[in-house]
Amino acid sequence: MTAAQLSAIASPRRQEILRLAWANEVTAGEIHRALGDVTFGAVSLQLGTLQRAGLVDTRAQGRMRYYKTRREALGPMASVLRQMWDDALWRLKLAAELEQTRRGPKPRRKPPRKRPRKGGEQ
Amino acid sequence: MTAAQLSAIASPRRQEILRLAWANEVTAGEIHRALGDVTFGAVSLQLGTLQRAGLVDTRAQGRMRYYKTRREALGPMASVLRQMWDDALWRLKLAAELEQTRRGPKPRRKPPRKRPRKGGEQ
DNA sequence: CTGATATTTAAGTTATAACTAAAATATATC
DNA sequence: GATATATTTTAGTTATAACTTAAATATCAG
Repeated sequence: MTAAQLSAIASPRRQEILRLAWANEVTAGEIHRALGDVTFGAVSLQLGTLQRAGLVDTRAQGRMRYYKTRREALGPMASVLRQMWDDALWRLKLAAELEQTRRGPKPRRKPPRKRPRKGGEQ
Repeated sequence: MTAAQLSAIASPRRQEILRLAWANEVTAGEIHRALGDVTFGAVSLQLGTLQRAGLVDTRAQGRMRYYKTRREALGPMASVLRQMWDDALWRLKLAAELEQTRRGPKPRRKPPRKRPRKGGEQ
């Protein structure tokens, strides 16, 4: 267990992802749809963090990518996480904590200005 | 192990404090002097976080406060942390990571304006 | 090739963690 | 009381994590 792995595991959002990819491999899109309250881009960034920490395996097939939690990389942390999730109060705690620890910008209302890329209409 | 405890443990600075208070109880001042690169105020705030997470015991004696890591609260995390610290590469890794993950404001140069409190010279 | 779908990457926003200096609090000593 | 020391608390700063939208990339189907 490295420092990067420990800090990756500490994030509630990444824990949710690890839990979804715990038993079977799942695609990035499936994770996105299961989470529901976050954009695809955000999910992809978190998956990148987990992969760089060595906590998930990736397998590309066609245009999908399958992710799976590397439980062997978690060592004793695997059962620690499972115990947290198995706790009957876990869902309630999680809900309460998400309410308090919401991160990032609020959803935008105004459509932002066009941001041209790679040789715009200049 | 709760979510708050896991996130408390993930911080390198708080890990350093847990390590200093691992075997014997130490005062806040001793921790401050051992760390060396941080103010007393910052140390005190981190100690408060650790205490609220239930990861340290506190004992007041005179004007000092003694802190001690609650290893029984760490469960399997205790050996995880010890293994990280026992790793021969730990110090090098930590130094390299601190270089990259330095947090908070840079030390100030200009003396800030007087900030009167509780009935200033108005 | 065009268009659709899956995902990553880029650039920008916001909330928050970790810090700072200084004021406040508490205790000990004179 | 006054002064010194140990610690906590407050208010403000900065760096960063987690998000956003949109562009880019890649693959598939026609």
